[in-house]
Amino acid sequence: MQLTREFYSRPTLEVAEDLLGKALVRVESNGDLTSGLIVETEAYVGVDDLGCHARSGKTPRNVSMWGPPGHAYVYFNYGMHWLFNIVTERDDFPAAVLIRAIVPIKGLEIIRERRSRRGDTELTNGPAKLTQALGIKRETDGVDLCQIGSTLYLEEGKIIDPATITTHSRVGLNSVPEPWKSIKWNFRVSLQFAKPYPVASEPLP
DNA sequence: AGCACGATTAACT
DNA sequence: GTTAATCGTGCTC
Repeated sequence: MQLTREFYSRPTLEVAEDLLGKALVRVESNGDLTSGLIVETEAYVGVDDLGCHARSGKTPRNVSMWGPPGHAYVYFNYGMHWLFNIVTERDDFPAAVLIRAIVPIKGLEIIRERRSRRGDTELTNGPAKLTQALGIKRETDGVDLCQIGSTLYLEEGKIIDPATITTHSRVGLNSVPEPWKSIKWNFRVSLQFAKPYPVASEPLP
């Protein structure tokens, strides 16, 4: 069943943790269906969070993050990568959850093709890898994830044992001042659960 | 108008 | 472990 607006209309840290184990589903106009189980998320909360894009106020790029919850915030980074976020909290408050890693569920052959037939552990274990795998790009920015028939939405996946969840510093905020640089707003399902795929930035031994 | 850099990835030593 | 790729964005002049 498709997750509703109420799920996203909560404090961002709660949503980020609860998104673990949910299924991200992508339906494209040509009939391609791909999906994956979320295993790593990251919270970005408000203008005071100096790691969050909203620190610069409302701009053309981050305007989706200021909109109502349950919508996509997709942005372009490093000149070549698309990153997918889910807007949380309430209208006019900028906050979102970055999806950093999934485990493929459906459309594995499509995913393998889009990922240039890389090894199965390298398919969707990174924020830009999973958007490439699911065909999430510019046109997905602002999409309503709660709308019936949406090309992008979430649904129930697997029940996650809270004991298997770990928290970490957010990835890639090297020049961000403390405490934002080290605050543990990154959430992961333990490696054991994610087998045979590793979570981002932490390859299997 | 110009510029430094980024919520990354892949290839290479 | 190090680094090139590649360009939109936000900031400074």
